[in-house]
Amino acid sequence: MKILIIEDDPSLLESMTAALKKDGHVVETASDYPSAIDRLGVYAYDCALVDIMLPGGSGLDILGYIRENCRKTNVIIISAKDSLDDKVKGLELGADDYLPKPFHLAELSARIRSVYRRSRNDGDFTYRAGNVVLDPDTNKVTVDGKDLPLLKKEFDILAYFMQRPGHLVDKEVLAEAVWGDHIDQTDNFQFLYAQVKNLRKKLQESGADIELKAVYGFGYKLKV
Amino acid sequence: MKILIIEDDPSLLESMTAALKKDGHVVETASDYPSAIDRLGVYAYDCALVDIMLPGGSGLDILGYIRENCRKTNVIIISAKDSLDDKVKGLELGADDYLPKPFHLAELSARIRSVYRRSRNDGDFTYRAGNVVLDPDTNKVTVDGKDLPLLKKEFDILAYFMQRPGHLVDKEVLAEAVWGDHIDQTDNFQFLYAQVKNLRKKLQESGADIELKAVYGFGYKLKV
DNA sequence: CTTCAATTATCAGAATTTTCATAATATAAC
DNA sequence: GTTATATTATGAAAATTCTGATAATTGAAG
Repeated sequence: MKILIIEDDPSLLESMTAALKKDGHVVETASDYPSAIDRLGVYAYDCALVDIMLPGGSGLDILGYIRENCRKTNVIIISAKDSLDDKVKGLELGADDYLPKPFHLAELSARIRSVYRRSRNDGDFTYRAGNVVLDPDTNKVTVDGKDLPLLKKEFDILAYFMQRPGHLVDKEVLAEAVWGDHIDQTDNFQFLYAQVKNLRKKLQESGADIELKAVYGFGYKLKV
Repeated sequence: MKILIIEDDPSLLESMTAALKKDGHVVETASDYPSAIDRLGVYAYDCALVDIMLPGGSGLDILGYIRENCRKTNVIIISAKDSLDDKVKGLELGADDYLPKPFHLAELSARIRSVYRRSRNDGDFTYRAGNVVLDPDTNKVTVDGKDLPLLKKEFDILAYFMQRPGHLVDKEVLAEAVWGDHIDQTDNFQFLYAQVKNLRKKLQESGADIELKAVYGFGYKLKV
C-alpha cells in the first residue's frame, strides 16, 4: 500500500517508516499541516496515519480534508494516551481507526493490515450467516446485533465455517486450520468435539439461527 | 521434492499422490517390488514412501536396495498398525521415519515436510547451545543427553532463542513469533514473563548451562 | 426391525496458559 | 549514593484448553 505518515516527532516518524517499509509498503511522510495537505494533493494514498497534535494545525483538520477530497484514503488517527475525546471526534469525522500513543510497531502493522484487508473488500468486511455476523478484524461475533463472546478456539472454528457456509468441512482440515501444526498423529478428535460442543451451546443460547451439523464419518457443515 | 510412493492399495495410492502433489511435490508411483526397483534405478528420488506389505517382495528389501544404491533418498516406511516389529526392522535397516497405517494425509504431509527440512540440513538437524540440544522436528529438548520435558510455549520460546544464540530478541518480536497474531494492543507482557520464568526454572533445575538474560527495556538474550 | 461397530457427544477432571497482585530489580535523575 | 520511575519477576488464582471415561447416535449388516 501507499501510506502517508503525518507525524512531527522525528524519531517516532523514523521508526514508523522503517516498520511499514519492512512490511512492504510504500511510505511517504509529512511533519506539519501544510506539507501534509501538499502531499495529499499530489498523490492518492491508500492510507494516512495522522497524528492529532501537529504544528501549524490540528490533525483533525487534515482528517476533514482527506474525507472531503480523498474518498479512497483510509485514515488512522494517532493521538496521546487516554485522549478519549480525540478518539470520539476522530471517528465522528470519519477516521477508519484510532491508535493511542504510545503504541507498539507490531500493533501499527496489525492495524495497517486490517485497513488493507478491509480496503480490499470495500468497507467493513464481515462474514454473515443467518443472524450471525463475524468480524475477522476485531474478532467479534454478534447475533441479531447483540455481542456473543466466544473463546479463541470457538471463534476460530466458527470463523472457518462462516467463510464456507454450507460447505462440508473435513475434521482433519478443520483441525489443521484451527490448531495448526501442533496436530500430529491425529486419530483422536476429542479436543475438536469439546470445542464444537461449547461453540454449539453458545450459538444456541444466543438465539443464533445457524447450526453446526455433524456429517457422519467426515466432519461438519454450517447450516443456516 | 521428487517422491516415489511404493504402495499396492490403489485407492490409498491415489489419495497419497493427490495429497503430495497438492503440497507441491513431484510424485511417481509403483505398486510392486519389480517396478519399484525399476523406477529407483532410473531416477534419484528425494524421498521414497515404502509400504512393507507388497506383492512380489517385502518393502524391507526395497529399503535395503535404496540404502545400498540411493544414498541421498530418504525413506519413510509405511506399515500396518501396531506392527512394532516392522518399525524396529525398518529403522534398523536405515529408514528415516516410520508411519503406521492407517494414517491421516495431514500426518503424511507433516512427515514429508520434516524429511524435507532434515534433508536440507543433511541429516538430523538440531539446535545446540552449551549442553542443550533442541530438535525442532520431534519437539524434544535434552540437557547433557537427558530428556527435558517442556510445555508447548516454553519449547517455542526456547526454540526461538536457540535459533539466535546470543542475539538480543525484542519482547514484541518474541511475542509475535510464539503467540502469533492473537497478540494485539500489547502493552502488557505478563504472559511472556510467566512463561520465561517457568522455562528458566526448568532449564536451571535440569543443569543446563545456558541462561535467558533479561535486557532491560528491550527483551532477552540467550547466554551460554 | 435388531444388532453391531464406528463415530460423535457430553461431562468432569487434569493440564496448560493467562491474569492478577505484588515484589524485586534496573536505569536515570538528582 | 539516594530516590524515583519504569521494567521485569514471582506465586497464586482464574481462565482456557485438553483428556479420559462414558453415553448417545449413526449407518451398515443381518
